[in-house]
Amino acid sequence: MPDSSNQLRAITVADLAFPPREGGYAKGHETREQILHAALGLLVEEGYRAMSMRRVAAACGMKLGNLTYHFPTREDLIPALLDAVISSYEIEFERIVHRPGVQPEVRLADICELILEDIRSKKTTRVFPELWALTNHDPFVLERVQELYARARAPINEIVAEMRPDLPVTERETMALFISASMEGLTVFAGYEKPFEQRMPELVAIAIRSFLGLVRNHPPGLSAVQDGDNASLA
Amino acid sequence: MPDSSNQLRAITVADLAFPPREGGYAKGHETREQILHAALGLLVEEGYRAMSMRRVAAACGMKLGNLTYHFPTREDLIPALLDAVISSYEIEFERIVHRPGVQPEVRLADICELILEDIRSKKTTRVFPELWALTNHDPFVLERVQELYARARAPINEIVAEMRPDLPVTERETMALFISASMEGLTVFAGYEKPFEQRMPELVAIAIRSFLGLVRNHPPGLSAVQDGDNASLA
DNA sequence: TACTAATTTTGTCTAATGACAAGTTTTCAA
DNA sequence: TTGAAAACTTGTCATTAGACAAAATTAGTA
Repeated sequence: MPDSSNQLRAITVADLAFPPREGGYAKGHETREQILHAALGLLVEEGYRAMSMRRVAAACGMKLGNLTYHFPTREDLIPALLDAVISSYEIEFERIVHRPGVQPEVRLADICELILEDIRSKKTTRVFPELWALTNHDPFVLERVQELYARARAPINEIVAEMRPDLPVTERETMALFISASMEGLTVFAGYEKPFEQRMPELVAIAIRSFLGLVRNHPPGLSAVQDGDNASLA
Repeated sequence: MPDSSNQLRAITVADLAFPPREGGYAKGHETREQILHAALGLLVEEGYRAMSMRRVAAACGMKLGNLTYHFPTREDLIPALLDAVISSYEIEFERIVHRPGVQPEVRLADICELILEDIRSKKTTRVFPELWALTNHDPFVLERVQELYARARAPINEIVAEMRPDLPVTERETMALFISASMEGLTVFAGYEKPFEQRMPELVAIAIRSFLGLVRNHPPGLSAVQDGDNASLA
């Protein structure tokens, strides 16, 4: 009867990405991954507040001292978890980007569907609001999260550029930003176990139609004259 | 030199609404308001974690025992603060709703501008992500927050109905939901001290144009036949 | 195998937290 | 004005938190 931490160990949410290990034994690396998984599990199931050093250690079935060996302080654990979480999303985005030969409208629709599908997952619905709250009081979290979003926007940006080469870069970027932010907002309403979770399909349809209309019908920028000049002279 | 809590008392963020008092002395009622203001201040400045009973008491310049007299446990403080915060927004929304004689397009644009302007405020940028995180682990918070959003959507809903009486109710509601969620999403990107804070004017313009286009160009629902039948028969 | 570095346990220390109980002071209405 | 209810202070208690310092164990290799 030594395993009184069984209930805790049941809390497990995967989807973390780790950098290749350097130095140390294989055991240690494995343990660090286990720790971050346990931490994520606590974050998802019970929120940031429950993610204490002691509870993380307990969730791993290890002693507190061992946790502080791998992550001396809580301040060391947080950014490590942040990086592992965010990396997992960045890896996802890599796979979406390049698909030559497919119409930009279709690609935009596909990306939106992917993102909104992900928003419905428990992990994303639970983790991102915690991250957003953290960004308000920790500049490093803010920077890292915005870096993630910048990567997530990149493919959208490319598509907008393809659809509307006449628009100035800034304006295209702002549109991509709006599109991205617009989707993130749905987390609170139609994410995992949220009241409009079941409406997500209709919301996806509306979002895609809305975004396509936005990009297509956006009035040509005034600076298009200069841009056009350069382009036609080339 | 008795006031070692002066720095803390400087943390103050207003914008709370309280129900009229019932029972108790005036002093007590005043103190409860002070407590909630201090709690909100801590929440805004340092996040949910910093909002401990002791720190709230200290920020009020009162003893912990007195705080626990008014709010016996932390579990009592949280919902009281939630209610005061949310009420203040609901009072705001009341003022927006009815403006007969003005074109629906203009009213929609005005509402969007108001909401997006509010999103830029420190209080809103800081409080709502905390609330969103809380909704993930506390059903009562979830319900109360969604109740607030339902009220915020109501005027949008009315305008959509006015612009597109041919659409079925459900479809109009989903559009209003999308519009509302879309704006909330901008909090993380263009809220107070966020990287695209300065871009908010352009984002507002894009949002409004996008929403107007969405509502106007949404294809008539299939059930519009039945609805139209009823309408034309009446 | 034997050894060294890496890992893990065990135990301790201080600070902070929520909750409470007993008194003291203040309010305000009869 | 005075007395009871309300508001506030003082002090305590058990729990949890983060951090650290040996000592014991294990892993990988020379």
